[in-house]
Amino acid sequence: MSQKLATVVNDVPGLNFKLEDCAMKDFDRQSVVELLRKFDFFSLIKRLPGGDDSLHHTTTPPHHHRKHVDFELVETDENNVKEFEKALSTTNVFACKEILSGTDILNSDLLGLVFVVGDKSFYFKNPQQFVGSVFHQKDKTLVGHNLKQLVKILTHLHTYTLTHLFDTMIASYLLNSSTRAHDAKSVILRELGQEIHGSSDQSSLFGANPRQVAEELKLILQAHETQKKKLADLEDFGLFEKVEMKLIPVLAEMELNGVAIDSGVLKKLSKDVGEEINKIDKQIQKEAGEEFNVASPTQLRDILFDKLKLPSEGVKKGKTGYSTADAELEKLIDAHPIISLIRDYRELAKLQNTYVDVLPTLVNKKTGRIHTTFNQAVTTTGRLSSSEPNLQNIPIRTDLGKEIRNAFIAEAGNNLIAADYSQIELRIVASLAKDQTMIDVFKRGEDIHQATAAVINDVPLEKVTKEMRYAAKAVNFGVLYGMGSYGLAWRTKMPQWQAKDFIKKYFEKFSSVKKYIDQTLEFAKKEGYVETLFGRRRYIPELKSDNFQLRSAGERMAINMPIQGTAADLMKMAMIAVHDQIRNPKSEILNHDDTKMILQVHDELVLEVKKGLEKEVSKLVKDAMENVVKLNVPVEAHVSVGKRWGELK
DNA sequence: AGACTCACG
DNA sequence: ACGTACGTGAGTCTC
Repeated sequence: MSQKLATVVNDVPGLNFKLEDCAMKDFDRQSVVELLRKFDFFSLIKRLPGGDDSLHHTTTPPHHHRKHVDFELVETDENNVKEFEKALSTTNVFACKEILSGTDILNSDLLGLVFVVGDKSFYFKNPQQFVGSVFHQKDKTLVGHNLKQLVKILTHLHTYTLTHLFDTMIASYLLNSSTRAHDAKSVILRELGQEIHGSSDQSSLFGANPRQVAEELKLILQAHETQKKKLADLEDFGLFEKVEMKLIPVLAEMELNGVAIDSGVLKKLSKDVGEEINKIDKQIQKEAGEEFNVASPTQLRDILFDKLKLPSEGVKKGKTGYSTADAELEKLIDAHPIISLIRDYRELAKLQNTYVDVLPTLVNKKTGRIHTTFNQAVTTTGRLSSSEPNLQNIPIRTDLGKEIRNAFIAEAGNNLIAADYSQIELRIVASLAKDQTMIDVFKRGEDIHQATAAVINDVPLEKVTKEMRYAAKAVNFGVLYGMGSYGLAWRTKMPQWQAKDFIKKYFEKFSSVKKYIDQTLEFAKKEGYVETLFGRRRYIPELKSDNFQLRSAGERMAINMPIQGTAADLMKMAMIAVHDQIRNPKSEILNHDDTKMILQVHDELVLEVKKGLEKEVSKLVKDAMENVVKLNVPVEAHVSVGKRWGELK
């Protein structure tokens, strides 16, 4: 039976089994109900086996099914405010879009707001003074495309949105995460079949024409109606409403909060690293016997394989020729002293160009901090991504990397708190697969890789060697990624027969994991999609490909997505829970502005807190992360406190 | 614009 | 018979 746990909260129509037949029986139903109730998943609770319909008491707003209607754009004056309020009082859905003086929210002014209410459009210039109450109506739904921008503006003005949110960009993403076309134009075309002109993906256009914004917003309001039906048909409205929409204000605040940087550390680092790079570069030219650009893969390839005639056997080939990627250079490490120099050069140049020299230039003049964007409609699995700058790939693995991470600091009088999930994806595998052997390992609190090695090799924990643990770790990762024996062999450099043997033994011992993977694939091929424990879907058309490579890739995606995606769901719910408690503290000592969530790196949350609050906040965050969802295994989060990000572990 | 490489989970 | 694991964003070179 595939997708067992997924069906706990997501009854999939068309499957050849009923909820009651599922492994749900032996799952702790009560805890699921509690979890759902905590998140107000009323629409999901009723769908549990034996669910109680009386819990379901959401109200369905009336449909506004409109043909194209001419609209009037009304500008701000006293009479029109009255007319606006009157229009608003007759409906529980309205749309809004901001018009800013620039694209960077922190450095621009709010020029105006465009509203669409029913058939009417309104444009208010300089609306700062009066609009607050509009967004405080708890019985209304605010519709918009990329609402985080508007929420940020409002938050900045200390106007918090208390309305329900319906973001058509994120609805589009939830309906099909496999495409990246979630801009307003694409959504309107997809939902309404209507072509609109002009670039509409910009959230805030300098000097945007309010009339044009209103036209688009009207279509967005229509698109939300069709999306709403689709989400309901997908039985995915809980995920949308209770997770994604609730996350918007959380991300908005995180982006506004930003993170402090010790630019002095980076400036010093830049000088030292720059000198080192020059030194290594000179040595490389000397070894090569001629001058060339080490940063050019083409030139480097010619030097290595034509001029120096290094053995190219077994070196991966790309479209343009032999690869010079690090894994390939590693094979040549003993062939020539230039290889090691190139690898050193690469490491330093990468970190210098991507982080050391860039981060100080990104410090916002007004806040003195770095502000990223957390993208909520990008990844195919449900994870967030971070860009401009990407703060989810700050170095940590090398010494220089740790020094860079140490440039991320808490402001004077504050400390950082980092909380990270321990082995969350493997715990999710154990839980989804209901693999008792793996569940027991986690229940006993053992080192999962060591314990896996012990199980595979049939030896006690203390007899597990380094090599055994390393191999077991590789196989554990392989499970998450849908490995084959070729992939595992390549990764671990073990002979293929041995990799095959390892996998065979692994699946003999963790037979429910094997069963789970097979069932997931079976389901995916039949239905064309996979889903997380909470019903987040990913369609995978590659599964039907005639091309072996494409199809195999599809199968690996199908195995990985429910795991990575469920972890993403968990983290999002934890963030909402943490945010809620920070904003509505039960404890007296927690003050609104003294605790800030600032970063999320997939399985890690970073907060900045006023000194003295570390203990309280640590506990709060750890509790939220560990208890937001009850799995079949314990969920563990580790918390640490310090002045610098690089110090936390 | 696309290829390549590499930073992170 | 096939091929070098999943998910991202960004800098650089080349055309």
